[in-house]
Amino acid sequence: MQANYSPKDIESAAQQQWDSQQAFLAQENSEKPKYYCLSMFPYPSGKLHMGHVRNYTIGDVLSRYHRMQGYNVLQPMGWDAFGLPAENAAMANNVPPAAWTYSNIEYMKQQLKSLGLGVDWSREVTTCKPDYYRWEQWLFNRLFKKGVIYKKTSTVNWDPVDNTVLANEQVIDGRGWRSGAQVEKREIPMYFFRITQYADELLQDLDTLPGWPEQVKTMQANWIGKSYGVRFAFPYELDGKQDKLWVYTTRADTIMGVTFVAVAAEHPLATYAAQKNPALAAFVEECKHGGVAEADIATMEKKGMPTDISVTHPLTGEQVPVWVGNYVLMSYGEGAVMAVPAHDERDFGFAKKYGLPIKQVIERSTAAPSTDDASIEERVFDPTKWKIWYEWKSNTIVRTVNSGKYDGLYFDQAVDAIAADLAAKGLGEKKTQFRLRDWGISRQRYWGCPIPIIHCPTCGDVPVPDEQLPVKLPENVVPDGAGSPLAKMPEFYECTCPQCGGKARRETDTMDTFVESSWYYARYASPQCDTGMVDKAAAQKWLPVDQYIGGIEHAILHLLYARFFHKLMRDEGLVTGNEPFKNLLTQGMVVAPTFYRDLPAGKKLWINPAEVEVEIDAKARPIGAKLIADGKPVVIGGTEKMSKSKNNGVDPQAIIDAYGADTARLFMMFAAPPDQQLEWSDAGVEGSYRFLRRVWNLSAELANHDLKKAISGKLAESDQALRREIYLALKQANFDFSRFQFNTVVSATMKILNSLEKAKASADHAVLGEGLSILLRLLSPITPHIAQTLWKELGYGDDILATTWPEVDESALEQDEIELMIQVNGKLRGSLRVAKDADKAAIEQLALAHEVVQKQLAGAPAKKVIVVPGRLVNIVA
RNA sequence: GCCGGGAUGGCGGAAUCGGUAGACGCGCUGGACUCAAAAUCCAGUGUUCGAAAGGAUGUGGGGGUUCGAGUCCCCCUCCCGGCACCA
Repeated sequence: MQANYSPKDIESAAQQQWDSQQAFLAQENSEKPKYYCLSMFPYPSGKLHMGHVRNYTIGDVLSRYHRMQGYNVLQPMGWDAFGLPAENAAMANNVPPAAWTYSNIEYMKQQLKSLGLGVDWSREVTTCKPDYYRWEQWLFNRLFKKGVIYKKTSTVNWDPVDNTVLANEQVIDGRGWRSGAQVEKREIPMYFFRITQYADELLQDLDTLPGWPEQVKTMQANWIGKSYGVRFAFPYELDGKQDKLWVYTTRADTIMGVTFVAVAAEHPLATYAAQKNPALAAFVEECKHGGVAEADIATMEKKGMPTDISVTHPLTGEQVPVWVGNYVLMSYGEGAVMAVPAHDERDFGFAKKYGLPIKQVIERSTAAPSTDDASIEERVFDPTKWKIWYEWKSNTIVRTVNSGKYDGLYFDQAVDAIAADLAAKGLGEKKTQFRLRDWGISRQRYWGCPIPIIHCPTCGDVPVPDEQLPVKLPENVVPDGAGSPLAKMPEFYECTCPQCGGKARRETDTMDTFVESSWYYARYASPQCDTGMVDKAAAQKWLPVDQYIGGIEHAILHLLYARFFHKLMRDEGLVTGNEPFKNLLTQGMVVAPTFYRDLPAGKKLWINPAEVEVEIDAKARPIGAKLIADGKPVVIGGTEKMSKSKNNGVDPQAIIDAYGADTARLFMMFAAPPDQQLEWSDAGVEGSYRFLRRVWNLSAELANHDLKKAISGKLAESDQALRREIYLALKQANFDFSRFQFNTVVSATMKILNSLEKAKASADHAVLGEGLSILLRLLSPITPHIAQTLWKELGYGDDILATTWPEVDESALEQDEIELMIQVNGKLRGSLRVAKDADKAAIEQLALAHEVVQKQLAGAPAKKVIVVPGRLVNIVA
């Protein structure tokens, strides 16, 4: 074999071997259990970034590991190919989004292949191709006819200069990113998926997903936000007409404390009041400025203005003033909220600011309810959610006060009594409500899947008949940033009505790109199927996805939409089962240090870490940094997610070219556990490369010996010790593989190599050979090229993927004596060697007799002795 | 603002059920090899007092439970992800 480790040679050779064997084609007819391992598909932005490398390495490690465990593995790959960046690139370079996207795919596919991923490329899916989105349009029509998709108006960011709708990302400090114009809210008609119809199921089925991280399930549950409350009305009279102002509250026990009502700027009452009040009209106008992103609305200054309208409190009959508040959103709930300044932080701030009355109606209960009270749980408030006058404690129990006939009631009693009275008056009822809103999917953009609807002046919105699908998106178009180009293309939108044959107009909006990524996992089961969205038998075979891997940033939207789509497809009879992803692994971000120099006007020049040299003191603490090119200092910024804007990205291709894919993969797996943030380190990459070189060198040294010889006879003590070290590490590695903690798997392989190197001159070759075979198999999912090459070179076999996973030889782990730690008062004072089966009394006696203990006790008797078998003895002096 | 997560040596991280804090790697220091350097190998490396033996101290901050807390409970600070049109 070659004396030196040469990743370029061995990696291309191994990849050619896998290609020629078609090693990673998933088997449609196999006795083995299936394992569908899916990584979130990439958006073809140009070239791979480190986040991709991390994601796909994790997926490949799991795929190869399961393959060696005897599974029939499906690991597919594809392209989430519609999206906004293609339109931006098109405008910048005057290239159609399609051409840009396809050339990116071609390049990135080569990059993925050079990583040595065990992907079944025969199942590649590209969402911008008609053979894919055709089925999305087909499903759209079925759901439209069913009423699961409907049309209503919704609020968007409007750029009044470019005359275009802006994505939230394109709104910077309330202004359009290209025009710089102040953004306005605008109501436009859109198509919606009725996801709220599935809210309860989406919530409840989270309990059927033990393989999902708790934090993701919690986030989804909170996002869906089921609440139990009361919907009730404030009656009022306007121009002699009786009407009701409806609101919803989860704190009906505080209704007696309402001192005003706030409505959204777009609320009919606000519109009415503004007609006669120019100041209010100006305020309503002002509320329309700014974007629609919730984070902006929630953090902006709370402002309001009174109307001259007042409504009647449904229980007290008192008059309550109506205010317009910029923080009340028309699209949430009723577009109006009751305000209880005494018991709500936001209302409190608002009341203080505008001098509105504050009326306390609950207080902390002084007498705790008896413990046998069955409903005590419901009366215990979560202090993080309910704040009482800002002075609250954990598990505060509150009772109503100052509330007339409702005085002295606990939360649930007060809600019951108040809801009953409201119901009796026809002014309210108990109601569960969801925070989740219906999913608006219309986008006024070009590079997306066309919505298959035809607008007919006589027949209304008519779905495009199935036989006319797909509605193809013209591909040779360059958008100009001023609205959708499709709306300017008569050859696209001019059509005839499928129902009456009259002149009609085709819908020019496209779908949210989240729609494509909501069902691609199902398409992989039968990617070429041209008779349906999925082939039912194939879907039955491969679904659900056994392991899904992707960034934590997708914890809510993408994962919720995909779960929703699975249920939609189930209800269409396309798939079985209720959930698409059995197990979920959410991967952390790849981050790197940042460096910059200050420029005039508060701007910064970001400098790539590769061009910077960090200076350290004698204890290796960083004390400064300078640009290598000019030797002058640069400022050390924070450690942040790799990005173009901070110029702290490292190109994976450069790493693969310099060290090989195995080194890149090894570093990715070793530097952090998969769900944690990973900090890039050039020195860490060097270390990974060094380790692989040591593996190669040791293999080369031992290559001439018979490493496959069976272990026989009584082993020398040193050989027994070596086997024990190896099997301890294997045991650890197996456990860590099972819990996806790959960094400690790598650490275990390093321990094995260290042990083998130390013992190589004196150890039995059979023991060394056994250890090396374990090492290579443990490494093969992570660094497949070197593992495969050495496996063959050392004569273990032709194909490491076809071997069995190493098992722990428990007999190699046994020892006669074990070491126990001795603590005095919980502090480590010494250690003790005892027989492995020594009983507690014997251990206690030995420990008490130990000189360290004698010294600590200084003649006094021990108060207490705690023996933890196999671990320690703690003596309480 | 709301929801979720995180904080351990100079750095990345380990510690599986409340039981030896710092595995493994990087970096650094010293040594071997070399004309020299690189590479490689060997040794050391939380902080602090000490010549050493040994002691004290130490897991973002404050409090608590326990024989014993990085781990459990309460409060706080800072950082990161998401917030419905980035993907």
